[in-house]
Order: sequence, then structure tokens, then C-alpha cells
Amino acid sequence: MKHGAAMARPARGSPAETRRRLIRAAASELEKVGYFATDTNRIARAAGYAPGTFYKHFADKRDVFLAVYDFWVAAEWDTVEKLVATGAKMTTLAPRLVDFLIAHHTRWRRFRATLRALVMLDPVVRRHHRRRRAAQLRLLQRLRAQRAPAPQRDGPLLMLLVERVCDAIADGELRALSVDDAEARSFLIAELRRLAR
Amino acid sequence: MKHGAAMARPARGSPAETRRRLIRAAASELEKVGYFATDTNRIARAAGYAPGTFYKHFADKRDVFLAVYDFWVAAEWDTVEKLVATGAKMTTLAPRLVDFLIAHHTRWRRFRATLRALVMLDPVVRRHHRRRRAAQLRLLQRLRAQRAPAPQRDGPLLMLLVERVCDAIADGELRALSVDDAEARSFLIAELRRLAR
Amino acid sequence: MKHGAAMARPARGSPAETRRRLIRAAASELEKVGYFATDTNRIARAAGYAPGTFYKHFADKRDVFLAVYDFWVAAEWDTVEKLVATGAKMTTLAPRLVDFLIAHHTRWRRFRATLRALVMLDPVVRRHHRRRRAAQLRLLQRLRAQRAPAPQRDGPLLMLLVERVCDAIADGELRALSVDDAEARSFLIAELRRLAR
Amino acid sequence: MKHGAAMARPARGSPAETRRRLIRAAASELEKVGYFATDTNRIARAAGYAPGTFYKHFADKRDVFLAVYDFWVAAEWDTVEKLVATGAKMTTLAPRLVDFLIAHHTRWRRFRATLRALVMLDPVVRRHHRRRRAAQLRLLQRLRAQRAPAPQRDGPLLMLLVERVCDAIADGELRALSVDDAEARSFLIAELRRLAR
DNA sequence: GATGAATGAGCATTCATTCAT
DNA sequence: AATGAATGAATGCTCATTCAT
Repeated sequence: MKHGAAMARPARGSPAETRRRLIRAAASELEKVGYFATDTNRIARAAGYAPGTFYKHFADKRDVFLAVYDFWVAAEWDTVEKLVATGAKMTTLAPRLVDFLIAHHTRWRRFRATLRALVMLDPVVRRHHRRRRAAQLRLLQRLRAQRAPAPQRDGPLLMLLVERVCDAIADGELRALSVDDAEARSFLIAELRRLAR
Repeated sequence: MKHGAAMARPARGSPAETRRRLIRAAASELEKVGYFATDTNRIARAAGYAPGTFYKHFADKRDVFLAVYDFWVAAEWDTVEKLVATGAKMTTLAPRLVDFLIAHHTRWRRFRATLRALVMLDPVVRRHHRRRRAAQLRLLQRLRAQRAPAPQRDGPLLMLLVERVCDAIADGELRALSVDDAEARSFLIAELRRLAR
Repeated sequence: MKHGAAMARPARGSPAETRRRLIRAAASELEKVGYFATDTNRIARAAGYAPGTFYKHFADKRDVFLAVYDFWVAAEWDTVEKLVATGAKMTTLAPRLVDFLIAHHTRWRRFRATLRALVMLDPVVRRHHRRRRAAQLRLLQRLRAQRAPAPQRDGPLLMLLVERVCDAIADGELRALSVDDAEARSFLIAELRRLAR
Repeated sequence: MKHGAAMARPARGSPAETRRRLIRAAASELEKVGYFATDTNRIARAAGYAPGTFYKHFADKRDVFLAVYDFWVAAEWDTVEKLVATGAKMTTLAPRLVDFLIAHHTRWRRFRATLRALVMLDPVVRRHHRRRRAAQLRLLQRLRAQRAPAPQRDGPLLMLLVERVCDAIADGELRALSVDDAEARSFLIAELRRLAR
């Protein structure tokens, strides 16, 4: 009715499409108010579905959370890979990477705050997170291997450091302590450049 | 029986004593399961009191959380001050400080995970946290002034860095990325020593 | 068993039907024990539903109260309009109206007692009540205009008087003061007739 | 300490004094927010006592309510008797009585709203109220006997009418229906004068 | 595949009342 | 006589989840 009589039962799209819509809605809710302040009914409604539909696509509330996390990580690493694939030198690459990472963390800072808490408090989220981390590390090492063939052991610390500082900038923690964002940015760029020798 | 595994029923005590017991019980609950998985009735029972007693001492659930936070911060800085007051040189002082901070963060890692999330998600917790942070910074500057009279601007970054790395060690994030805790510890000690020249 | 003496479990019905059932159950509870002695769980159970269902249909306890009030007012004025619509002369109409009003107020006297108190004590109920009152007054004037085209200003006092005396009869206040109900009834009929000249 | 060392344990006054203070505090609370929105702890605190003290003087919450009611009724009839005792003619007396009653009801309108509800909903309050009413009626008849020796049967209706209209004026119900308070006042005065022939 | 009415355990919070001091 | 810390049943309300359609 709504779309005219032409479409023979649009059926709202494929299951995959529905799932994607739900994840997007969940991501948005999680970023707006965090995990504990949303509920699955709201997520379903925000995606344009009924409450029951949610449970056709996700086992439970935590399950969307993990899906959103995967979505988030994929978005991050896709961009990182693309930037690296440009073949630019570290001198040019580092600021681009840092700017992207700060923006990405800022855009998702409330989601990330929830993530950090759940990783600590929920064993299932923890396990999932560890697995993804390991995968990221492998990716990172692959990327670096293309530039400096010698094996390197400081990847983890770098990753952690970058992530932490990005979160701190996003949270406004540094500003609150009267540290300039630009200062923190320079610091991150320098760290990245140092790696590439 | 009625109180399950609760602490022995406390003697009809002073309000201050009751409050302390409630804070302790809340701290323990927060560390065990986090903010969102406890409830005020559990906290009260764990302290050996009835639900109503909780609300004689705290406005609401968030209110104990802030009290626990204050308790935690006070415990940390009391020890830091004491260690500094020994008058030991940075060479000896730094490992002691680092070892204490790592132990302290490890002991309260789940509480700290919750804290970080709430600072991001709850404006009241955020405000409270900012205020405490500022106070800590003043304390830190006072402590450093005794050693290096020249004014220093890197306090905030140091504080943040130390806290972040301690949390990472406590969370096991570094271990999960096959970074030795000892390595991280050395790094922190080096950073601290660098400050004192 | 689980639902105690509740109404038979209603079929999975339309929201409107559920809402109606909840209003009916609330009306019955309010009349039996008054606003402050019921709770929303009891109302839901009495209607044959679980506690949560109540909140799908009403924002809070006060909200059902207002719905019951509207229901009550509608029932009253529907009948009044019907009686007036018979076209009977005031001589015949007056006793019928009075008898209905006395019966209606008697049937709902405890609800009305609560209403009067809440109108005084709760600003939201007060506002709602004022609005309904104004609507009733307009209806009354419309009804009277059909009989006596000249504009009349004594509607409010009449409405108030009738309502008050009906409540007094219903409450048994008059009987307690050894005033015959019949006497009060005659008084009301006389007042109504006087209006029609 | 507070009052100097001179007073040998002021003991706060006699039990009767304490009781009076509690009643006064309860009256004030009841008028401010009504029966269901106060609690006995608040009443005790408002009177300057601890919660326990309340229960040394009253069996329960309802018990103070009845005491306040008695206090209120006594205040009303004391004044009425005094006004009647001036020996003034009804022409002069009636406006004075009416003005006092309107003021009295206005001052205590929220208390009276609660009273009317509780009379309807609580059997104990109901019984108590009936007894007081009967006593008032006897007093009224005694007062009128001094003026018109012939027995009179319209006392109850008069009392009820006056009370109801005073409440309506106090509640602002009449104003809300655009009936002037002055109009209602004149009506009451006329009714009173009619009684005295 | 989607719906959405219904669920009910669970949680934060209140308050009349008690009793050891 | 007064205290006030403590009680705990009760209450309003939420939300993850189910299931008949």
C-alpha cells in the first residue's frame, strides 16, 4: 500500500539486509547512550522492526554488541589497510593514520567506553575481544613486514598506546588536564614514525 | 540464614561505621561483578544490613559508587604520599611506586573498568571524576615541587600514562598481546625516573 | 493458581481490549480500596495480566486513574444525554436524572472520594479535572439551550450542587446526620425543575 | 550545653507539650502535602523530635491524623461558639461566621481533602468522624436553642451545605467554573439568616 | 521472515514501625 | 521521655525475552 501496488511484497529486504540495519541501529544507540541504557526493543524500533525480529537475528543483547564491535573493528582496519596500501612513506602516512584513528575513536567514544567495561566484566565479550585483537595484531605485522622485513616485537605496545591515547583524546581527558589535543597528536605521529625508522 | 553469606550482623554502630561497612561491601561487589550487575539490596545485605539502611547513607546507587571511588583514590594517594615522604631517591622510589600502583590497579581492575565507562556515560560521575583529577594533579605538582623546584608541565600526561599502563597490565591486555608485565613495569619505572632527571 | 482470584486469562487480544480490561480492573480496585491502597501490579493481575503489561498501556499509576476518571465521566454524560434526548418534560425527566446520578455516585463513591482528594493534592490530576469540568459545562449548556434558549449563568452552581449532594447521599453522610435520602432526593428534583421554569 | 548550665535538664517539656508539638507539625505537614505524601519521620523531625518519639505519643500514622482532625474541629467550634456568645443578631453574626468558616476551610483545604478521602476509605477514620459530627450537631442545636426555642430539623443539611460550599470555595472549584467567591459568600450568609427567621 | 502483545523476574527506592540504648 | 539506627515488606516501574499469529 505504502509503496504502491507495483512492488510484489518487498519483504523489507534480505535477512542480511535486516541484520545490517539492526547492527547500524544498535551502533547508533550504543554510541548515544551506551549498552546499559538501551534496550533491544529500542534497537529494533530504531531499525524499523518489531521487538521479535531482533531475536531472529541475534541470540541476545550481548550478541548485537559483539556484532557492532566487529563492524567497528572492520571499519577501522579497512581504512588503515587502504591508507597503508597507498604506498605513502611513513612521513606522510603517519599523520593520516593518526588523524583517522582520532576521528574514529572520537566518533565512537561512548561505544568504546562500554566496550572496555564489558571486556573486563563479561567473559564472553572478553574472549571475543581477545580473538579480534590477535587478528589485528597479525594484520599489523603483515602490514609492517611489507616495509621492514626484520621481525618486530613492539607492535602490541604500539597498538595499545595508540588506542589508549586516541580514547583519551576522544574522552576529553587530556583537555580536562589542560593538555592540548595537538600536542597529543604530535606525540602519536612521532611514535608511529619511530617504528618505521 | 536469612542473610546468606553476608558479613556477621554488625553491632548497632555509629553511622560512620555503618557507612564505612557499606562502602567496603560496595567496593567488593563492584570489583566482583561491576556496577550494573549489583544492586543496592545486595550491597546492603553483603554489609550485613537491610535494604533500607543503604538509603540512610547514600542517595542512590551512583552515590555509593562515587563514595567507593573517593575511597579508592584516597587509598592510592595516601600510599603515594607516604612513599614520597620517605625521602628516598627516585632511583629507589620509582620501582616502589610502580609496584604499588600496579598492585592497586590490579586489585581494583573491574571497579576501574566500570569507572571508566561511567565517566564516559554518566554526566554526574564525569563531573565528580574531573574534580578529583584536578585535585590529584595539584597534589602531584606539590610532591614534585619538593624535588625539582622548576615548574613542570608534563604532569597530566605522566599521570594519564601511568594510569593507563597500570590498567592495561591489570586487565591482562598486555599479556594477551604477549608483552611481558616485567617489560611494562620497566617502562613505567624509566618514565618516572626521567621526570626526576 | 498463579493469578489467584484474577479474571480468566484473557485471550491474546487487541491493545484496545487490553486497555479496556485494565481500566475496568483499575476502576474496580479504586472503588474497592482507593488509589493509595492499590498498586499497579494488583491492577494488572486483577485484569489477568502481568505487571509489565500495565506499563504498555499507561505511563504510570496516575495515568490509569485519569483514564478511569474519563471512563466514569463518559458513562455519566452518555446516560444524561440519552435521558435528555428522550424529549421528556422536566417534570418527568428530573426524577430520572436524579435517580441515575444518585445511583452512579453511590456505585463509585470511593473512587470519587479519591478523586476529590487527588484533585486537591496532585497538580496533574487537578489540571485534567478542570479541563473535563469545562467540557461538561459546555455540554450542559448545550442541553439546556435546547429547552430554554435564553442564556443562563447558574449552570456551574447547579452542577456543583448536584454533584455534592449526590456524593453526600452516596457517602451516607446525610443518613449519618439523620437526614432521609428521600428528602435529599426531593430537594435535588426540585432544584432541577426550577431550572426549566 | 546549648542553653547554658543553669537549666537542670529541660527535658523538652511535658509529654502533653510534646504531643501538642507533634500534632502541630503533623497539621502543617498534612496541609502542605497531604496524608499520603508525608511520613511519620518527617512529622517527628518537623516537631523537633526523633522518629521513635512519634510512636511514644501516637499508636500509628492514622492516630495523629485523628488528633489533627480533633484539633481542627475544636479550633473551628471554639471560634463559632465565641462568635455566637457575643450575642450579636443574625444579621451581623452571619457574615462573621461565614467569613471565618471560609477562611478556616481555605487555610486547611488540603487537610480537608485528605480527610474526606479517608472518611470514605478508612473505617476507623469514618467511625471517628461520625462521632465528632454527632457532637457538633448537638452543639449546633444547643446554640440555636438559645435563639429559637422551637425544635429544628434542618441543622444537618445546613451544616453539610455550609461545609461543602466552604470547601468548594477553598478548593477554587467555584472560581474554576467562573462563579464569583462573593456570590457564594452571599449565598451562605442568606442561608444562615434564613435559619434565624 | 516478521510481528507485537505479553511476560515476569528483577531492581531502585520508600516508609511505617521497632527496640536497644 | 527521648533517641535514632535499623528494619524489611512493599511499591512503582523496567526490559530481555518468548511465542502465537
